[in-house]
This record gives sequence, C-alpha cells and structure tokens, in this order.
Amino acid sequence: MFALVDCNNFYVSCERVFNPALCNRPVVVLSNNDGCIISRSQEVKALGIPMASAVFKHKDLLEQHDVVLFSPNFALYGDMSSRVMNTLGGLLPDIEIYSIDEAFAGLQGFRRYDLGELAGRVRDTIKRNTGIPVSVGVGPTKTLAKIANHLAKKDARYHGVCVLEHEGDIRKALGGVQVGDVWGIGRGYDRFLRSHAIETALDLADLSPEWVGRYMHINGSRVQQELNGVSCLSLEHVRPPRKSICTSRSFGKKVTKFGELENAVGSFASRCAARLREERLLAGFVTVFVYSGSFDNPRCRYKGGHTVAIPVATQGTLEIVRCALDVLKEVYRKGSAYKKAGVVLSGLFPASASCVTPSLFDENGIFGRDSQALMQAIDVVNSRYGSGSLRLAVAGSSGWKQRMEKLSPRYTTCWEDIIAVKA
DNA sequence: TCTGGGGTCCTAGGACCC
DNA sequence: TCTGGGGTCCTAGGACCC
Repeated sequence: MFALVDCNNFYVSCERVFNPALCNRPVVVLSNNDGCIISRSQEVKALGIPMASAVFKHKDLLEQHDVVLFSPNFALYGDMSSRVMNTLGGLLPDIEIYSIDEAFAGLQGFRRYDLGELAGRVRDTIKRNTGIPVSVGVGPTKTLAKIANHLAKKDARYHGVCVLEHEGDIRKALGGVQVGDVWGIGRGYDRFLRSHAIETALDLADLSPEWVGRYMHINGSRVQQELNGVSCLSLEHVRPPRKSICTSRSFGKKVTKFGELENAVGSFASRCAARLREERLLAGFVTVFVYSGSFDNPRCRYKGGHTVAIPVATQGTLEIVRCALDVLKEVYRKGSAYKKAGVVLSGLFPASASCVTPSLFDENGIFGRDSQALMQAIDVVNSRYGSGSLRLAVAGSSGWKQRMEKLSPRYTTCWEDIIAVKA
C-alpha cells in the first residue's frame, strides 16, 4: 500500500501559520509578477475562482470579498516544506518527496497497522509540529493513493484521511471521480476521453487495454493499470539526476532596449550558474529564449530561442554569462517588445565525475577562464548578504524588474524577519 | 494596464550511417 | 518488370506534473 500526504492550499497555509488572523479570511497567493492566482484558500475556491487564472479577471470579486493577496514567498514555502517532510520522514521512513507540498510513502512495514488510524496520526502530528494542515490518501497503487487523497480533500466527512483498500470501495470511489481529475490525465486526454463518452475514472479503468494502448500510449496504459490496482509506478527514493536548470521571468513592463534585455539574461544566467555550483554540476549547453507579449496582437508576436555548446563544460558564472549574451545577440530582434526571457542550462553531469573532456589547449578545468576562488567568494558573499549582493555589472535589475508588491516577511530564513513575541 | 515558473517523458519524422 | 534491411541520433511538438 502507498500513502500520499499532500498539504492543503500549501502556500496559503504557510502564510497563515505566521499570521493566524488570516485563518478565517479568504486568501490567495499570486504568481511572480503578481499576475496569476497560484494558491487559494477554501473560501476563495468556494467563490468559484479557478486555479492559475489571471488576477485582473477577478478584480471585482476579490475586492468585494475583501480577499487578502500575497506575492509568492518561496523562501518561506521551501523552508516550511522541509519542516513538513522532516516530520513525515520521522513517522513513515519510506518516503519519496514528490513536490514542494506532497510526498508518497511506502506502507510495506505497516501491514499489521490500522491504516486509517496511522494516516490520522500522520495528519495530526504534521499539523502540531509545523502548523500546516495535510490530507492523507491511502491505496494499493500511487494513482489510487492520489484518488484517495483527492476524496479526503474534497469531502469533509473524511476528516482529511481516506483509505481505499478493498475492491468494492475502490470501484465505488472511481465511479465518483471525474476522469480529468485522475493523476496523469491532463487537459488533452480529458477532452479526448469525454469525446468518447468516458466520463469517470471507473469508465477509464473498464476500457479495453488495447484501445487505451493505441490512443493513449504507454503512459495512458500505466494510468489504467494503476486504477485497476496493478502497481506500475514504484517509490523513487533517490531523485534521478537533473537534466536541466532553467531561470526565466516575465517582466514587470515590456522591454524593448537591448541593454535591458542583456541585464535580464545576464542575471538569469548568473542565477543558473549559482544553482549549478550548489548542486555540484557542470553544464555543456546554454539556451536563451525571448518572448514578446503573447496576449497582444498575434501578428506582432515573436518567439526566439537558440542553444550553443560551451567549449568545455563549466560551472563558472563568467563563462556561462558570456555564452548566454552571445546567444542573446542572435535571437534579439530589434523592434519587438519583450515580455519574457529565460536561460536554460543542459548537458549536465556531476562535477566530481572523471568524465570531463578537458580542452586540448587550455588547462583551466571546470571553471573555464573563471577562477574557482572568485566563484567561491561570490557564493559566500551572496549566501551571507542575500543573493544578488555581489553580481556582474551586466546582471543588473533595471527596466525588467518584476512586480512583487505584497511580499510577506521571510519569517523562518532571515534574521531581520523573525517574529517578536511579546508576553 | 494586468495573464507564472519550473520540470519530465514520449512520439513521429527526418537525416544520416553501413 | 525489378529498387534492402538494419540501425542511431536529433528535433519539434505534444502530453503530463506541481
């Protein structure tokens, strides 16, 4: 059996932990640039405001109900996530951290336990230790554990815990779940299945496997088997090695000047290089992409991107920024108004590996022409004084800066922001 | 006025090899 | 009249996840 532990309204719940006055008020957390709604409290869901929709579309409704808005505070959410995962790991040792707010757990060691009681204990302990409310779903496959979790969240009668163990219960539950709510069925397959009158998870489970294989390929077949209790997806204890690192942002206003775009791409490339060193990796390729506004006149839309190989795989900021700016010159088109840009590093492998192919002509190793001491100094200064404290002149923040108007304090990761409690 | 940011995997088709 | 059989690699696009 598998359990899926998923935090309720995670980003909103993090804000509420340090500001309990928000607990019975409608709250949302916005995306970068304060553009979209990416986390909603129960009260906001009840207003019918959908996930990931644009704020300006709901302006009146948000004002009318006095909804509290937050800019995203990922420093806080990341730290709260590790608190939740640490507590969970202490209760259920066999876990896979699946995303910032959810984890699977293998329950092989708990065969003789009452799984409902165990799940309830997990829920109560995480709430007590971290302040974050979670829901727990239990089932014989990961996909069924997801379904159980979905039910535990949706139906208050479950009190946040749902165990699907026996076939009759499972089929009954599947009959009440929309096919588009099944893990692995996204917008595309939802539309396709509904056009064939397949409405519920049970309808999908009962289809002929040949038909599913033909039209939904290998992943669709796995989803179907998992719904029927055949486990195809095992617990992944170690994260598979990362294949790419991406930093991209939408701009606070449209950017037309090459110099401003250069500042943005320079800082994205610097951020990517810093993450590369954090994870002790080397990169072999740099991609730069730029978009002009996609919601305006579609005729003026421009999307440019290009990838180059770095001569010798590196983790040095100077080398990577230099490559990225060269690529930017190729993809920049004068006259376009840019709304978004990004840098992607790929061809990654561990810096410790002996598989680096060095340059025939240059003995500088994995930092390219950059000095290792310089990179270390930059990383140390930025970790002590905040990222961006020490940066390249080209990695400026003029012009393209994002809106972040409703940011909460970094309660758990910054000394100045720690809450003072008065008796 | 205003529309997120980060990932992974699979498939089809084309180019190329012998 | 008749035109092989076996591969690999790369890319674009589409699907999905949070």
